[in-house]
Amino acid sequence: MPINNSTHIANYDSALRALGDNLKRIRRQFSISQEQLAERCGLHRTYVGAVERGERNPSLTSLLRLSHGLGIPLSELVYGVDQ
Amino acid sequence: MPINNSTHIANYDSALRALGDNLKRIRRQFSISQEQLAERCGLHRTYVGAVERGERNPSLTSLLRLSHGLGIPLSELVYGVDQ
DNA sequence: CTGTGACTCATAGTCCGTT
DNA sequence: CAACGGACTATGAGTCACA
Repeated sequence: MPINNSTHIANYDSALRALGDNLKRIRRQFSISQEQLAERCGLHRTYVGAVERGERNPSLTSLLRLSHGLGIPLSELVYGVDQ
Repeated sequence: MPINNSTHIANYDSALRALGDNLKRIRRQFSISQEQLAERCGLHRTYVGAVERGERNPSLTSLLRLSHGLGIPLSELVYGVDQ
């Protein structure tokens, strides 16, 4: 991986887990299935599931697909709050 | 229940260009070089340059590295404004 | 200091399934 | 409906020499 200048480089796994938790929570608020969400986003069912489990590190375009598919801002997906 | 349909599932290239423009503008406001920014983020110089040119589609972790390196929220990088 | 093309390697993302 | 697996292709990560 990258060069690492010791400072604040750390917790990106937890960011991925947070993303997954937020995604799952918000999706459930809309009462839709992973499959329905995937269809709305133009992504695959199994991929959305993996993101919710924090197992994937989505690209910007995938993040935007998800936020558009849910009609929410990116910050709500990533940080859990609408900043 | 929100929205969606293929109408707004399109222009992700423009989102990548917007990201690059925002990144370059913000970096210049800090008066630092691509090289210095890259070092702060733990990324490679040429990679940061390619993102600024809209040639890369960074993952969430790369986006977080950049936003942390600059000390700004993700939304400012992606949308150009602190939402 | 930055842009570019090319490259390797890892993983994003899809698709077929079963539990 | 969701988790998970295996196999696969496309693309991102990360680097370099050089312009």
